[in-house]
Amino acid sequence: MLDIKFIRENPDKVREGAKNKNINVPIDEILRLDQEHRELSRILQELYTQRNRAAKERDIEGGREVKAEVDSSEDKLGKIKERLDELLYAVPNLPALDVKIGKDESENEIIRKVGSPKKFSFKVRDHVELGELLEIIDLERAAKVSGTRFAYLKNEGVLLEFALAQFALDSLIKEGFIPIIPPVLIKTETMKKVGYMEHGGDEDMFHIEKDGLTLVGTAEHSIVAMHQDETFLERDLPVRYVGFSSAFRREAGSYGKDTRGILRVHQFDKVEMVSYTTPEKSDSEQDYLLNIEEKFFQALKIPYQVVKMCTADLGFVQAKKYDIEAWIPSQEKYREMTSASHLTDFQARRLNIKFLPAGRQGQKGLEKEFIHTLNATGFAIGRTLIAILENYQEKDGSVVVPEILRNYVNIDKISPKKLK
RNA sequence: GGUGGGAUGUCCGAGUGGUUUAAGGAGCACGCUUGGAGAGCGUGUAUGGCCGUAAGGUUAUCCCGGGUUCGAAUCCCGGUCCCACCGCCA
Repeated sequence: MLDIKFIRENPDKVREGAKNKNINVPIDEILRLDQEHRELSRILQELYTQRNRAAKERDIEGGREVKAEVDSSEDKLGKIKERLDELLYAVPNLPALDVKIGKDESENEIIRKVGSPKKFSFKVRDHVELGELLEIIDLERAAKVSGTRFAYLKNEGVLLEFALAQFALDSLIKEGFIPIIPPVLIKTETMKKVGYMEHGGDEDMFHIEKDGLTLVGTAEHSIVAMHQDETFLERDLPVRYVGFSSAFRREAGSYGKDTRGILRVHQFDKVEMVSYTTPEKSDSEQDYLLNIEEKFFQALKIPYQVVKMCTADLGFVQAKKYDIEAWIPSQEKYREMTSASHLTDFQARRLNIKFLPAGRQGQKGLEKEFIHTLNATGFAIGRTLIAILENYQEKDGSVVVPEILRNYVNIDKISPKKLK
């Protein structure tokens, strides 16, 4: 969430930033409630002073009188606070200054293209066809058992999946990332703090109401929340994690969109990067994370483009976001593979994650500051599989294994089983 | 799922209704002392809010949320987490 002081002093900036994200924010009500809240707090504090004095002097009569006032003021303040918090939690993070103001995703900026789409001398198959032919993706049986938007991965599909995970993990551990496998179920209350429940966000998640738990949509959710209510020392920053987990999404509101195959499914595995940094270093950290993502696609030798989101395509929590889109031959389009997001101190404020600036440790009057959090996709494995299958396909439907993964899967090529 | 025990400041730990706006100890910081270090002595040592230029004042917070009371770390109710044992279990 945003600092209430910032909102108080810059109501127009907040209104504008939210509007550019196509989110309506009742700024006037927030300011009014904030004002009321502060006045009433002051009065209540005064009453507390009286109460404490009466208690100390054993002035039972006087205390009784104050008590009545205290009770009614507390009730009133409680209601104001509740409403104010609700509204504050619904204020989105503001877009960074260098983010283009746009109406919708069509105004996203393509920053660069790397590699050029391969020309095929035959009619390409899409990943669904290839998956069936190679017997590595089974959608029909998944539909029978779990419903639409689920998949069984089999045979070499499984090997590729683990190869991608292992390749990403190896690379990132070398970079000093701490490997981690997080819980995929987190308290619904925690999910709210992470910032993904507002403005219909809860519709995108699977909730287990009986237990008050929610399935994570990405490892970011459980990894960022890990350091809730903690303070880092500046000298320990940046702290970087690489997580591996399944990710779950309801995909409500995407009916009829990408219904074919495993591009958009309810469950997929993902390698995810999370960084905690100081405010000074968060911008370069985002570039660093994006650079890693690019290196991965370069290593796979798959053509891609980097897209910078305009304000309208930024999520509730993001200040700035880049996507990598890989070339998908069957669609003759670039499709989203990864994203690298900068959340400033927005998440940290909700989760109360701070750092102690260098040189202030152990000093009187030290000031802790909110940390900056960033997250980026290592591999969204399902989608990366699509990109590999389609870009590496041959005329007979077999698929060449990208060189970089061969050490992990121990085969050079996946061939159609029926032709064997 | 059952039974019992527990959660207090940076840490250890005392504290079952009113000089506890939390004893004592350790650690840490600063000062004195010292040739230097240690020991010793002294001072300081949580976070958020509000008032104040500041010094400072005030308030809330003893796991969290309610309640009782003039007054709650302390009593009552609900919850969370930790520990032990029992049951079940990959």
